[in-house]
Amino acid sequence: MSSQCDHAHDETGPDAGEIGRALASAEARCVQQGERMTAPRRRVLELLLEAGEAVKAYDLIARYGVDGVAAKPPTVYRALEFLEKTGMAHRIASISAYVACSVGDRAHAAAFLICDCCGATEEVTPPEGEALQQAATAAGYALERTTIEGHGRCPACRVAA
Amino acid sequence: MSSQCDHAHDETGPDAGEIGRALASAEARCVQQGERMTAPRRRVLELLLEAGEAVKAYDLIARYGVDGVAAKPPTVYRALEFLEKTGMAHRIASISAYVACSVGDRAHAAAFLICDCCGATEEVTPPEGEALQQAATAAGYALERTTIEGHGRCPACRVAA
DNA sequence: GCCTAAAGTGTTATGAGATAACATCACGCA
DNA sequence: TGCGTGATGTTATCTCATAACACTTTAGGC
Repeated sequence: MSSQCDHAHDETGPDAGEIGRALASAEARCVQQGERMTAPRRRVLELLLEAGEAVKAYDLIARYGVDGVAAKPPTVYRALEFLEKTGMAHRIASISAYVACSVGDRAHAAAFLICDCCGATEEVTPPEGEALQQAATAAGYALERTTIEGHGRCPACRVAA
Repeated sequence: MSSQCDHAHDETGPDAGEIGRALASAEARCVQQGERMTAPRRRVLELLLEAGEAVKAYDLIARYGVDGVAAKPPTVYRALEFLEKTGMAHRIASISAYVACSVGDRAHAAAFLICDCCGATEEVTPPEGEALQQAATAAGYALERTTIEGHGRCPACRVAA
């Protein structure tokens, strides 16, 4: 994610070991659920984990090939759809971007805090969801999925700005 | 909004009188705030009010001309930006659509319930927002704007389905 | 009234995000 | 080993949104 402001940002993502473990555990959960962790799915998840923040679909497409060759859009979009369905990644609608799930669980509702300055994203389990659920019930709606996203500045960028 | 299901939906929007009153009051508030309610802005707001539900930007573009002549995209997007800034309309990120504000106030946070079946949208003033605000504070984030959207089925479609 | 700066609009072009459609391939299972 | 299902590769296209620049309108100082 490119930054919207002028101060410097740390760019330290997770290290290779962490990514490897996350991939392995994702694969294990996949098998448990009777799903297949195929090459494109693994590769897209790997790219999301490497980034450690929200990534645009077309950035994933560009980075997909190890030799700098881009993927075709459907390859990545299909992988993202799978990862989302199985709860390994989430789409952040307000910025049309995707992020690896940080809670390591199967399909679940999520909420996000997004820093408009450095692009950091923080997944928070939605306390929010309950309030929205109540509003839905009051209005007679049967809720199926939610989009809960807060934009602002992360602690680091509040100080730096 | 086209429907995702097979049962019939009521299509009764607000009547002309209501729309006229809403437009007049929007214009009055506009003047109060030192803003200008120009022709394209009024037209786009009118289209949103007529629809009575979330509308895609390109539907607004297509319907813009009274004689069936489409507008140019920037015309409508600029009007939408203005309407959003002044709190007269909202963008619904999860479906890339726009809706007239139903609370008639100036710029404010909003939350939505969206029926995936008939496209109905209900703006709920977010008691919602507070929970997210708390999560943000706990994480050290300074929150500036929120996106809170719940998808499911409205009362009518729950019965009809 | 007249000039000027700022805000708004019209227009062309293009960038960015996402999916439809269809042929081919790989895997699990009988 | 043959079949059906699910996944992938590929081409094309559709939808959503904005950059850039010339022109016009408007409010306010004089």
